[in-house]
Amino acid sequence: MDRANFFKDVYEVVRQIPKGRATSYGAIAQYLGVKSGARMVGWAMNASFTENNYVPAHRVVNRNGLLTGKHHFKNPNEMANLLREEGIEVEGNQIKNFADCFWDPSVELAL
DNA sequence: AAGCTGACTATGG
DNA sequence: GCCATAGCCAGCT
Repeated sequence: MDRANFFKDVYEVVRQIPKGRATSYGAIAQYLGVKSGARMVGWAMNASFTENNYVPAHRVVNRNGLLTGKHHFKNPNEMANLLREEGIEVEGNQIKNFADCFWDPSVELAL
């Protein structure tokens, strides 16, 4: 596939994450069909900052529900803050009820 | 052009 | 249970 399309697809998926939910890089990568493209998803998020379209990257965390990407935000606290406002309980840099608010595109979007 | 890096994940010790 | 290693793909220097 076109890598540009891959990035675009990642953005679309992330934007479709419902409020109060969160997903993992691996889940998105798997949904896109990329076996181990989790890193690319994260990289796409980094590129999303350059995109004109806003992407709720704060809803994307690693497989452990850890807010690994918070450090890349303008304000690292903003990521946890946004998640907390959406009803997601955040313990330090990790989502407490991650399993409860986990949103799997492969299931929810059910392509 | 070639090599490094990176917001990951899984496996092994 | 925590630290180290490997596999992965695309962008950036």
